[in-house]
Amino acid sequence: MSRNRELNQKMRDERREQILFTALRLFVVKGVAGTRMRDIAAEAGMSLGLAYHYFLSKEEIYTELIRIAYEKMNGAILELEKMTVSPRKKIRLAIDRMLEDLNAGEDFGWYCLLTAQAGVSLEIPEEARAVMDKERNVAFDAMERIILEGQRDGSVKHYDAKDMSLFFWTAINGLAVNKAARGEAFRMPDVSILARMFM
Amino acid sequence: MSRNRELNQKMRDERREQILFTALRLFVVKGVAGTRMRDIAAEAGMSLGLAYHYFLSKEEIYTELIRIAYEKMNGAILELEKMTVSPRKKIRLAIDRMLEDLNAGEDFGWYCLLTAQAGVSLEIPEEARAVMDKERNVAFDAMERIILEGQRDGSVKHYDAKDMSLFFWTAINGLAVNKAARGEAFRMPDVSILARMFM
DNA sequence: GTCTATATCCAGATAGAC
DNA sequence: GTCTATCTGGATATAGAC
Repeated sequence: MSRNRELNQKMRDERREQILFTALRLFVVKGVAGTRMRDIAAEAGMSLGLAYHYFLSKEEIYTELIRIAYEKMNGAILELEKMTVSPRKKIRLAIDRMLEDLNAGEDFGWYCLLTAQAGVSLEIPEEARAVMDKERNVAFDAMERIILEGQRDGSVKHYDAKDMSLFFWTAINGLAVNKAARGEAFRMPDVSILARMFM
Repeated sequence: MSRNRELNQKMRDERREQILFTALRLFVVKGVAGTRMRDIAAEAGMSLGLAYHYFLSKEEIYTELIRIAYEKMNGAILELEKMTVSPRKKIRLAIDRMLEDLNAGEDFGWYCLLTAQAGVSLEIPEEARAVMDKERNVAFDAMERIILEGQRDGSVKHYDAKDMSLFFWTAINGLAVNKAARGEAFRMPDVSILARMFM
């Protein structure tokens, strides 16, 4: 019955996905404390009991989301760093890709908001805190390295590279916040303004 | 007994201030739903009952804070707009002042975070929502006007003024988030990078 | 004005039937 | 795997003493 095993596993994974997908959005717009497990279960189309069958607690869902958030965000920039194009091109690509993902309404924007809130929050589970402490600087550092490389070959402005990386991520994050706040009314601004900070 | 009347009023005002001051910080770091009235009362140095003597509900405190937040932020930029200096100088002043306030650890940064969260949140009191809908664009519009003025006299870059205003506030907000997240480790970046977006 | 005590409600988590 | 019913703790808001 290996056929059933596989199918069951697939169903399990889908259920987990549904819960995570729903919880991510609810946590962002209602806060973690303001989101009830009932809401998550209902919007994910299952009963409260079933949600608890897949996750031991609300905190576990949250921690898992934080883990995924950093996995995605750090993964994206680290992959980009490894590409064999000029540093200047990498920065351009980074801006384009992040804003594209944001604009497409992908999970990316939601994860941005989740980590932004998590960073400010004092009330997050210990395990999530540990993930954050470990992962928080990865994307900043990667962007800093790209910028330094670009400064060495003279294609990037010679401001402090740490500061520039900070502004880069600050802008991405700020746009995510703005998009979420304005909803349909949001219009992605001209990215060359942003690029001008660097080149 | 007009002397006592005054004194009483002053005490009343101070109590309210204590509550608002405490609640602002707690709402930001724990979320509104995650903040208990007990916490607010305790940290403000009074009993739960007394806190309820000054505010009818947690929602009322929140709404009042949203009101104050926009009052302060919009007030600052509108005042700056009225000054009799060149638009270019106004932008420079805006950047300097906002970052100064942020750096000084004033309420300003906390209010930034509160409104940012409120903008994303779906769970805010109706009255607070009304204030937001009315006030949200004031600062954006004011900055847009200043930029347009600067473009007319040729001292500001000719990107779309709405976009530039968005990036300005986005950056301020992003820095507030970053400062809150990093705490003591936060170091204010070189503001000329930011200025370069505009000039 | 200020406190303690408490009524009331609601949410997290569990038990157990199907 | 999935549901309904329920236990239990804790938070909002109020009552009433000082």
